[in-house]
Amino acid sequence: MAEITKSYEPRDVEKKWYAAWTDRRAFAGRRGDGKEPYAIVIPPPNVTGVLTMGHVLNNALQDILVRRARLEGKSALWIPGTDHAGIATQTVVERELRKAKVHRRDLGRERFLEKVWAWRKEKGDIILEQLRRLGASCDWDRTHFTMDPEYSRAVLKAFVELFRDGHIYRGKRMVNWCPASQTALSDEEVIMKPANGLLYKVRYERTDRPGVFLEVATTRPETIPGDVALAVHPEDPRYADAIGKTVWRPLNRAPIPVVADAAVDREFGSGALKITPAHDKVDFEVGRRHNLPVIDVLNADGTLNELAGPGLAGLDRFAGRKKAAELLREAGALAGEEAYQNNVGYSERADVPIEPRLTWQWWLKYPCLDEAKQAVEGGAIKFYPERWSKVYLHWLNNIQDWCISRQLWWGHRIPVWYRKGLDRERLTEADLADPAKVHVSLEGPPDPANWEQEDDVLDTWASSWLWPLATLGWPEKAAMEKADFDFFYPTTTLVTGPDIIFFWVARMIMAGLRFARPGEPLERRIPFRHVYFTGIIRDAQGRKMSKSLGNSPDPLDLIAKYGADGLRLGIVSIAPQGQDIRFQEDRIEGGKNFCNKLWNACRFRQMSGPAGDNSSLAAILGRLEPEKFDDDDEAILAKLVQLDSDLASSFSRFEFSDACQRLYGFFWNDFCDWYVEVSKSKLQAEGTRANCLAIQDLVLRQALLLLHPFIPFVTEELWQLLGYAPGGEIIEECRLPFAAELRARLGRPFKADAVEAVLRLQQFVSQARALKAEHNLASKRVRLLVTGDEPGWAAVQANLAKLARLAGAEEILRRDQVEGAPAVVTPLGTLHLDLASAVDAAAEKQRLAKEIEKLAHHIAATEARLGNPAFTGKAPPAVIAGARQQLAEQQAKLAELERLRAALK
RNA sequence: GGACCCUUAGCUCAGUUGGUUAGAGCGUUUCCUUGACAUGGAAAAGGUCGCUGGUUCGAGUCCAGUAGGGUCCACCA
Repeated sequence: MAEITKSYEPRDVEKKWYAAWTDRRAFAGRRGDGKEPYAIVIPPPNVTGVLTMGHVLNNALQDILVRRARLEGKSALWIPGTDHAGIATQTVVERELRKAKVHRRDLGRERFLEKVWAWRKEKGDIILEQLRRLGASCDWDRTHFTMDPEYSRAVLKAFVELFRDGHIYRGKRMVNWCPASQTALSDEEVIMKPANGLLYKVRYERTDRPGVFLEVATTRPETIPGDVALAVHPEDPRYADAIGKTVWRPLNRAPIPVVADAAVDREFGSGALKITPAHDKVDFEVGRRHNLPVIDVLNADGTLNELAGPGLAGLDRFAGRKKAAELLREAGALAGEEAYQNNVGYSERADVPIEPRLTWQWWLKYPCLDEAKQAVEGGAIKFYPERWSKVYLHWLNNIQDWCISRQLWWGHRIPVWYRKGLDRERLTEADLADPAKVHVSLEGPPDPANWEQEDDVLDTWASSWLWPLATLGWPEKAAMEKADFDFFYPTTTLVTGPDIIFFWVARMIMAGLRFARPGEPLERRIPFRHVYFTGIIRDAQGRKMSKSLGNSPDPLDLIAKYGADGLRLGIVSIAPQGQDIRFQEDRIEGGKNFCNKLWNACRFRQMSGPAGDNSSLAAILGRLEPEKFDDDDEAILAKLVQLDSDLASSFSRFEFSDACQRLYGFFWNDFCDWYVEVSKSKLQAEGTRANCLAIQDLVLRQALLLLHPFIPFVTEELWQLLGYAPGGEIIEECRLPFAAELRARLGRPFKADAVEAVLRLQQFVSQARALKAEHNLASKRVRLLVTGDEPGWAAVQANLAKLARLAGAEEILRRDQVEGAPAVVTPLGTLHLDLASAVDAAAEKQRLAKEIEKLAHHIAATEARLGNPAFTGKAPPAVIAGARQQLAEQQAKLAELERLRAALK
């Protein structure tokens, strides 16, 4: 067995074990006989993305869950993969091409796609490599990509089925248009941002009454050439006489009607509204109600077209805005302008203001809406934290049809073919339903020469919403069998961010309900049972991490500095449930330090002698000598069993940071700070040595198992170095449960008050140290004198060697009485420093007085409580008894402190 | 406008169904290389739990209101 070095060096260990794990195919998810399935699908990162801190948190948590499931003996499967990320990827490639002064249209669709595939080959899947560095135990043989042929088939199959259901239709409607990417966007891809602009007051002159004006406020004067009417509220007396009349449109001068519409807010501005149906959603509706024409003055790229008129045509919309204001001013139509803040919709990806634009698009009426609500309301799918279900339900209750077509090339091309010669701008519903004119299928028309395929591709989310289905082989029967769809679906847990509840989570639920196991109960069709929402990682100032701010550390740098385990433990330990996370590097350092602590505790064990072949669970249990257990032995095992069940409870509630804290506290405080220290005495005595080593082995072995999901590399290394795998197994081939076997081995319950007894010993030691520190003797070996009752002294005597060692005493002696020495009152008696002569009596008196005062204060409070008949009358007996006991203890301690003070000269 | 979350030690956060003297990590101060670990050990200082009421024998915890911070949804030109 190799010797454990002085400190843990992660680099080589991580490399070695990741290779070993994959060589053994340790992460392969297989149907296990009689085993419970446990499946997670990774939220697929963008194929050309790189690892961020958000990924680290998210994937560390998934890995923890999957590894724990394996240790629990489940058939665990974690499916990895990447998303083609339509707009994001296409934009990146286009930007690259632009460097060479090439536009995608210069290349044409096919050659452009070749470029994207080349890019994907070059830059793709880096993130999957990075996940391996983190230790992610994905089943890599099952890696999927949303543009793979099989996956694409699933996407198109879903489209065709939904089309045949009547859930998909083509319609000319107002969409969110991104002038930068030049595609439609779904509502979810639009982000409202406050913008500082100007509110222009524009005068429209009555055609029938020259010199009389209607004033309108607008933030977008460049759209005035697209005005087709003014609208006022039907009951607004100020404008009653204008309704039905016409006014002059001040740019591209033409008469336009004044209409009455209840959509107008009388309170806002002048109470009159300009109607520009081509460039505003509300206006479009108004226009429709009044049969008004639509004048679109913008090009797809956001520049003004010839309909905007000379002077504006050709300008970008923002330049056009300024120019329009100028033109209005020259024409005397500008009554004023003021600074104004309003909300403007921005394209999530391109970060430019979107334009409402009237275009032909493909829309999806969401399937299985009611069931999607019911799944979460009824608890078939549980959200953690639960409150996100409210957000989810609110969205479902206000849902709008989903614009699923994108005017991009990188994506799944919509499986619709139009008969050649058909005017797509004028297709009616009847045409769409006519297979002679429009063909919809996976295979395409049998006579392709007569047809033209739809140019648009599908929204990326219209492929990733099938992720849990398609990664398990849907819809092909053979593929589903191969992937064990039947065994692993529904998956167990989804770990993701709340920012994609609408984009992804809700849509996956609907897709699952619609496509999985038709006809079967809801519980069998949902894609997952638990959804754990992580917090969003922010920097120390609370800002979102972003490339442009440069406040996002590179996880790989952190791995280099602190090890993958340190990074994982650090980040998970600060991830409270449902709260955003402020990233602090010192927590990562803490993770690393813990790994080193673990390393050294194991090193200490190794230095105490090899366990040899006696290191399996059964062998260790066999080496225990329960008849020799003292309170420390009992207590550490009782705490280990408690930890085990506490962790199970933390896991069941997805309280990861809580689990970290329990592991940390047990291992560092209970085991290292106390048990290992008392071991140093036990190991010296032949009578206690073997049992102590067995207990250390049991604790270390179990601690490694419990810690392994969090810090897989260092635990695997130590597992091997300490020889806990006599058959050469890797740690995940071993099993977590131990408590039942331990109980069976003991054949009796743990000693009831052992934990309390140890607490008293700890207080004795701690107070002795404090007393020494108080008198500047912390590093000196001193003689301690104990006065007090017999049971206390018996406990001291029974643990004499340990206590002397931990308190730093050369000896601890019983005395009937000690006069004038500095002292503290401990649960095991009053402890005196044997130093009477050297002590400053006045200072010591002052110290005691302070302590007495504090205690007296508490006694008064307790007495008051017990003296209150309302309390004694109404509080539960246990609480009253507790208070009485407390009072008695406090009073006894007070008396002792008073005595000590009086004894000082 | 609607919904949700947060406010506890210098900092970041725990505090389960109300019940002893409110905890942890980091930071700070002092001391210590004692047979694993200075990536360590010991001790200490530090909080009237945002504010105001209420319920209760008892409130950090429950209720109402209020201030500040944040997130999401909707959006008036």
